[in-house]
Amino acid sequence: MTAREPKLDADQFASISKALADPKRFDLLQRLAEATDAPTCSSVCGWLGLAPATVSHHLRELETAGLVHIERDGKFARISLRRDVLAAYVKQLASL
Amino acid sequence: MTAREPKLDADQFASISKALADPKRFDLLQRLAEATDAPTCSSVCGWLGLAPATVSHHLRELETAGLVHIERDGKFARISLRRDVLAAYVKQLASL
DNA sequence: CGAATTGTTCGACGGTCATCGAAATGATAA
DNA sequence: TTATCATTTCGATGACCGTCGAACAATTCG
Repeated sequence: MTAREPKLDADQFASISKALADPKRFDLLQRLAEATDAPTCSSVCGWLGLAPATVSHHLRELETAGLVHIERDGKFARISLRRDVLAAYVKQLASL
Repeated sequence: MTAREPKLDADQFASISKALADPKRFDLLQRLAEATDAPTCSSVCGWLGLAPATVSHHLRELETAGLVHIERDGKFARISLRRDVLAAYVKQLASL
């Protein structure tokens, strides 16, 4: 069985669409999907070639949309993809 | 069997994401998906409460992304949803 | 403690975008 | 042809967004 997917209201659906629309953010999601261990903000800076401030901004956008989960662990912030939310988005888009 | 879906390169994928990110455009796509006959630009103006110029702009964006097909028939422009492209997008998104 | 590392917050700047009115194009009807 | 209707193009405007540097906060290490 797959995990139960959360229901997306119109607002969350829209914010996910917007979050996916930026190439850098989507690139980040792709890498997150392939990553084995939860990366940190610094790793992301290296991946995307962006300043820490910009990465922080993108991460907030993605977390607000519900697409990533950010867990604070001491100095670090461990970022992980929320596959259930992504799956719910895909499902809703496919039902058009 | 379902129709074969076109392959999406990175650019087209990005432009589709951007096209989906605007609420008015997504609203239009939803209505297109439910419509039985191919609507015209004027119908869309009524649906979305937007000026003709704005609708024309959105339609161009959607057509460039490949999400809709616009067929000119005399005075009118008949708009239809390209379900194959949407399906290809969904498929690619689901493969993350 | 003080120093170094990680990440966030705060303005600011430049670019993109959604929106419209007005003018132009195109096609039908009178 | 003239008038009318559907749509597009153009230019402008106001809002939003991605980006960064600098300053700040929080944590770890010496």
